[in-house]
This record gives sequence, C-alpha cells and structure tokens, in this order.
Amino acid sequence: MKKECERCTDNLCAKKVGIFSNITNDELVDIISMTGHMEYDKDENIFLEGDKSDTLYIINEGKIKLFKITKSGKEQILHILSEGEFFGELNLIKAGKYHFHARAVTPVRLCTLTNEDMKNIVLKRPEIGLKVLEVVGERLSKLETMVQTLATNDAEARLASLLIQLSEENGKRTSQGIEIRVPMSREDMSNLTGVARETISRKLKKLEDQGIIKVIGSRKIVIIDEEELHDYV
Amino acid sequence: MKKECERCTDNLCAKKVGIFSNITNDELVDIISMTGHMEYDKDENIFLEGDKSDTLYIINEGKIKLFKITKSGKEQILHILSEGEFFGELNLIKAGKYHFHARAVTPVRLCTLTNEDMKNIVLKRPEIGLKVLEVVGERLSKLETMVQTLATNDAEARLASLLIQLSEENGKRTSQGIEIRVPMSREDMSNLTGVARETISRKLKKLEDQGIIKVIGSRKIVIIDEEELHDYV
DNA sequence: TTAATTTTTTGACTGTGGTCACAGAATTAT
DNA sequence: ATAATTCTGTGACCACAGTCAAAAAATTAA
Repeated sequence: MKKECERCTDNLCAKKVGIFSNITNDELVDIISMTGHMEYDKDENIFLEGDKSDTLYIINEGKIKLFKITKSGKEQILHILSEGEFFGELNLIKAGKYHFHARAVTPVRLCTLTNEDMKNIVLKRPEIGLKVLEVVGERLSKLETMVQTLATNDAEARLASLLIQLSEENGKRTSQGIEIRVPMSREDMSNLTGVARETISRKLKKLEDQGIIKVIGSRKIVIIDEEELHDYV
Repeated sequence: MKKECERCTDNLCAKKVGIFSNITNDELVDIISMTGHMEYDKDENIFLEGDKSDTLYIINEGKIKLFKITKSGKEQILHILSEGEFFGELNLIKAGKYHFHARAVTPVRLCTLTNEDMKNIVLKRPEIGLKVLEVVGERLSKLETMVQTLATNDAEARLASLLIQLSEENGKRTSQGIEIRVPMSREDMSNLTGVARETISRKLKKLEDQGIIKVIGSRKIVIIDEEELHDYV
C-alpha cells in the first residue's frame, strides 16, 4: 500500500537529483525541508491519467513507468524512469491534470515537491529551471525518436531500436558481445514498441537465427552483431 | 533564398510570443535588441538534423515544420508550428546538435536568439523560464498522445485523430458541421500519421460514405458527425 | 485557351503482423 | 515436494494496409 514514509535516510532524495546539483548546502537543506516522502509497492499506481496534478515526483529508489491506456485497453508505455529522475507536473505555472498513468514497476521510494514549491525554487534559482529544461528537452528528443520509429518502421526495426536502447542503458560489454539483463517482461516490450507480444517472440527468434543476438532465458539477451542490429533501424 | 532581413516592422517578433508576455517595455526592448532576423522561402530548409544547434527561432510570420527522415527516405513530421511559436535549441545549458530538420512550409520571417542570450534572459527573468517550460510541457504532452496513437491505433483511428486535431486548430463551426480548411497536402497527412498517402484517400472516402465527414476538393473537409469521429480514437 | 506537371483517387495484389488457441517453461504459492 | 498461476513460445489463419500501376482531377505553365 501507498504510505507516507519517514524522511529518507540522509535526506538523499534531493541530493541524487541532477537538477539540484551545483547548489549550496543551505539551499539544499531548504529544498529538502519542502519535500514529502512516499513509498509504493510494486504494481501500485502513483497517479492516474486525469488526476489533478500538482506534484512533482523525484525517484529516490526503484523504477516507475509512465503509460497511457487506449480505449481497447492496450497499454502504451511512454517512459520507464529510475533513481534520480523526476516526473509528474512540469507545468509550474498552472496545475492541470496528469495526461498519463504512473505506476511503480518495482517497490519505490519517492520524494514529492508541490508545484508551488518547485515554482518558488526555480524563481529563486533560475539555473535550476535551466536544468529542468535540459532534462525535459532530452525527454522530448527521446519521444520524437519514438514517434519516428513507431510511425515509419516495421516490427523488426522497432524491436531492434528497443534492443539498442536497452543495450545503451543496461548493457555490459563481454567477450561475446553486449549482454543485456532485460529489465522487463515480453509484455512490457510489446507495450513499449506497439508490437504484439507473440511477434516480439518470433522476431527475437529470427534475430537469433540470423546470429545477430543470443536469447538466454527470458531475461538475458546478448547482442552479438551490433553493426547488423543498427542496420535495421 | 535564405537572407538576413531588416529588423521586423515594429519589432513585432518578441511581442507576439507568449513567453515574452508580462514583461516591462524596457526589458522587451532589451530582448529585441538581441534578436537576429531571417526570412526563408517556402520549402527552404532552416536547419538540418545534425547541424550544430545554438539558436532559438521565433516565428514572426508563416509556418514551419519539424521532421525526421528515415533511412528509407520517409518523412515523419513531428510538429507544424505557426506565428508566435518557437523552436530550435531548447537546451540552454549546452548547445548540441539539432535532432530533426526544420523547413519552411510557407514563406516565413523568423527572429533568432542565441542560446547564450536566451540563457541570460532566463537567468535574469526566471518566470520566462517557467513559460518556456509550460510550452515545452505541452509539446511533450502532444508527442505522448502521438506516440500512443501511432503505436496502438489502426489507420482509420490515426486519420480520425488527425482530423480532430485539425478541427481544433483550424476548424470553423458552420450550420452543417465543423469546416476545416486543410492546411496541408495528402502527403503531409501521410507524413504526420505514418499512413500511406493512398490509404489516407481511401479512409477519407470511407468516412465520407459513412456520413461522418464531407470531403470538398482536396483542401476542405467538413466534419458532420463529431461524436462518431471521436469514437474512432 | 491548351499543354504540362503535380496531386489525388481508384484498383488489384500481396505480405506483414495481429489475433486466437494451445503447449511448454518458469515462477510463485501451498 | 506438488499444485497453481503466470509468462513465453509456436502454429494457423486472415484482415489490414502497403506497394505498384494507372486513371482522374487539380494545379501550374505556356
């Protein structure tokens, strides 16, 4: 269950966030004093699309996903975010409604900051605003790439881009290639790429038959021929 | 051809931009003094993906599109922007490279602001940073919806969402429904939705046969049954 | 105006990938 | 341990929409 938790150990929350780096200790203490603290179990919803949005969430521990649900009940994942990243209401001028769902994919500890507080922080320290803008710009860029991939590529290419992205985020170079500890189920892979779960299986097999990747169980994939994989995208 | 144009009449550029509203006249004059001024013909490129990015562009007159090109040469439109909107490098901390192309779709007059200048403006007037964040947040939201539409909907639903979006942006209510003066070719509609040009034609016809819309020539569409159209999405 | 070019529509064909159904693996509970 | 549940892989089927080709319509040039 969702519950308010005691202040994070060592008040880590704000410290580990990029947007609050390069800040004096006094100011940091100031910011931390404004934060709330919550923890959620795996698979718990943090908020739903349409909920009144007045909070910015900072991930202290764990992973969350932002996603939408179509009329037909299909889930489309927009982002998966981990420790140190933030999400929630970015419009600091006027609070509105969230336009996506947020759910814990592992147990998570979150620090919260109200819209209003965040706004005051930015007004006082505008360079924090620039940092936020930087992160949001990156997210924008990622979504733009996603739009292109979804609109113009076939199932195989979509899967290839996902594998490349995963290898960049969770890949470890070994003697036989880049080893990915896949941080999600086949279903999640489906919900990220818009490709049916069954097709994900089939295409993984095809890539394996071609010697481009090696699938070990369901949570490990080794990219053998990086070149070739890039050529799909 | 691209050319540097004389200062915009009345220095309109900065005035008509939402992010520079609620600002003193002195400051506005200050900002305007930093701007450069360019004009481009229809179909001219303003910048290409990969170009060094150090400029923020403000549209004074005309329309531009931001798009990507796939390996196979397909164009994917990300945004179409008009007068008063801005685009370009949003990361004010460190300039990088543009990750999309920008092209004039009508003759345009642009005001330009360097990264560095914009950064200083925001540091001096942090509420402008908040405004920028507001706009970028909206753009993020639009892309998120686009991702969902592209990943989970069939051709008909994608077209329906485009029509709804166009009706919101360019629709006029008349006695027979919402009249849209379509501001783009069928090909552009294809490049926005990722649906083949031919399929756009076919689906428009189908919607017309069902009495949901009326297609008048190639640049006018009347939405007759708004309800029904929404049900597709 | 007619001619030339571009844009849009229509037709026929085909392949990709979605869906459904079920079997096999893997994980979790008892 | 066995049972129960969840997750993943495979086969069969077929509809949607992409592609190619060509006609029709609209726009532009002469």
